[in-house]
Amino acid sequence: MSGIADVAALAGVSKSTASRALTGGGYVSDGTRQRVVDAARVIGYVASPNAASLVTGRTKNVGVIIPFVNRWYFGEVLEGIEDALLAGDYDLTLYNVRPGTTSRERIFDHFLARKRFDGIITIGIEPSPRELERLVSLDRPVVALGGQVPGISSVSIDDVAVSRLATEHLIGLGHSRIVHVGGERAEDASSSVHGRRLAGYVEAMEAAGLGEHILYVPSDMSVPGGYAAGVLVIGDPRRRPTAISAASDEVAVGTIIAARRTGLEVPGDLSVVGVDGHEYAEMFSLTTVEQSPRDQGTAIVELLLDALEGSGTPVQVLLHPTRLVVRSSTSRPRPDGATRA
Amino acid sequence: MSGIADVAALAGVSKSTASRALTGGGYVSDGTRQRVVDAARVIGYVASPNAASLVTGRTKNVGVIIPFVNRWYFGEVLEGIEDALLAGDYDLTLYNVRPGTTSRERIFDHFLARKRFDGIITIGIEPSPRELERLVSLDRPVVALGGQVPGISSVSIDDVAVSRLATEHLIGLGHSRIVHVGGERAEDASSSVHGRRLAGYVEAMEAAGLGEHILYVPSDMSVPGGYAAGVLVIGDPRRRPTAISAASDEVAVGTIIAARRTGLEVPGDLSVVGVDGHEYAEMFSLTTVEQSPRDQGTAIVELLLDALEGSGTPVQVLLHPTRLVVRSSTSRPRPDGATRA
DNA sequence: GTGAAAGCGCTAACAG
DNA sequence: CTGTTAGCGCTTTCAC
Repeated sequence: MSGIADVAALAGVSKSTASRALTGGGYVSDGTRQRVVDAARVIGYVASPNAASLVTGRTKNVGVIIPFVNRWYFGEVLEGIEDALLAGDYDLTLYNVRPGTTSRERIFDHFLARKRFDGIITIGIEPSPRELERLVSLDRPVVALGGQVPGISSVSIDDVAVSRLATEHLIGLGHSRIVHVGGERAEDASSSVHGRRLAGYVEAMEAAGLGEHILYVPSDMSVPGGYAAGVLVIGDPRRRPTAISAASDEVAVGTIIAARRTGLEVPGDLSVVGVDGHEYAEMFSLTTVEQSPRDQGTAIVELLLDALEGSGTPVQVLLHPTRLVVRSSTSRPRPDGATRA
Repeated sequence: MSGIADVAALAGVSKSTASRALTGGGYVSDGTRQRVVDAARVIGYVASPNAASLVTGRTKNVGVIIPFVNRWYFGEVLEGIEDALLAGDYDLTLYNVRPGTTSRERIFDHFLARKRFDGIITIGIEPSPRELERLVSLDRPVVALGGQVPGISSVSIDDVAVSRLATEHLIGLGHSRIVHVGGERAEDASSSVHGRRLAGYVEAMEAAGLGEHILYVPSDMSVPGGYAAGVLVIGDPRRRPTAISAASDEVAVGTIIAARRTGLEVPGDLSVVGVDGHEYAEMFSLTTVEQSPRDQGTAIVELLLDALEGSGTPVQVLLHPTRLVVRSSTSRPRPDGATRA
């Protein structure tokens, strides 16, 4: 329960000098500073951030708005962000706006309005106009990871390019009957990850003159989702492809599990490529486009801290690098063109 | 930027009356209260929690100390906790003390000392004596989920019983060559989840007179971990079992993937049972002991809010219910007693 | 039932 | 370089 007054008393200086010595504000002689710092350490003093922020207006805290915690990409990003924030001496307040929950509205209207943070990081959030207005009204820097918003700095990957690359890899191996698993109706194309990755697949197919083979099956961005879609795709022999371009690694893994369970060989009967760089990718020898979410977490924090502490930086839109990692879940299609099972 | 003074002015009362009307403190006439509440809504007033906590000492914020975000059990628990806290009008500050990170010490020594919270929830943390001392010195209620600490209220499952139950299920089917995947050396028995689940397996084996068959293979509590261990167990024909009792569903899933990849049938050649109630369990038809982590999150929040708001409750140690869910990943051992592959 | 005044723990002017 | 003074936005005695 020791306050700065105790530190000051022990060091034999005034509260303000103690404050300056500890926060590094104005001029303090080296000797005095040392005595104050020592005194603080002796009684284990840690400033109350509440009191401090009341006067400075800064909280040393960042709000993170995230739709899921328990999906690989999001969990990974969150851990990356937490690490980077700790390094910058910031606390992290979590706002979990799981879709389909009534709490989303409450978070935007009530919890965010408390302004417990110096800035906000949104992850994979496509805010509605009303939500965007709320965000802006907070009068704090906002940065976005994945899903850019006009006027807001962001880090994201080129979802279209990533999926195009994945599909091109399969085309390059000689596949033509390639199904995309994960897409949604094309109208949403640019507004969702699903849609953009579908668009990349379509682009690659059309560019290769395979437009007639375009086919996509919707799926949740999860292993069970990919499994269900995989069962569908594989179950129908008439449209069973020789390759699958999945919207994410989780989806890809799900389809591989479904395929192997059906007795198909992966690769051989079926080649699968995913997107993400998921921790399961290696176990499944999954060919994938890595996007290193943890690094993205670090990058987005950097952007926010820049806005918070740096000299007025303009809006930045960063494209995070990705790379195709080829593993043995993809191969040339079988010469006879027929599946084994 | 509107403060309570603006609300008071608009309602035609003093700041103190406005405060009472909004926080429900002392006596306010119904008419006045209504006018104040209306005024607050009109200008979109939300009290600054910083200023409020400076005087009340309460922050309406809870700290959550968690080792992982991106493991299924932990992610699920975290989402459950977040939901429950929001319902109670609390914010959640995340402290991610990933093992093997240098930040763990920093969190205990520095970040927690800021006391930005009214209470703390630890998840699967076995605090060292020094850490425990830190925790206690915060002078705030602490509750623990999984891994009880003397003097601290907790919610947990009976890890020993759970694993015993899983193993007994296999024994009941007629298996005797049952390997446990996930355990650690027995000396740690009671101090870690790994150890306790190993102990449950051992208990069941010994009780059934199968002591000579006791065998365990260490593994990370993850799918890749279970996969690696599975490869090991299956690869050695001499000690290849007819059944596996896994320390968790992630481990179980990993071993199933390894087994199927090797050409073994699950069930048939191999029966596998896990623990957790993982979202993949259904996809793999995995027999498992469900422990519903999300509900545990709700339960632990309830315990903390009790300590925070309720009438001085004594230390409570709650055992969360679990149940065996039998699915078709387990069956009687093959009559001939030999594996197919 | 309501208002005036004090003060939570800290930092930021402003003198000296 | 250091101490004194004021005040961040709110809740809470304490009079009225």
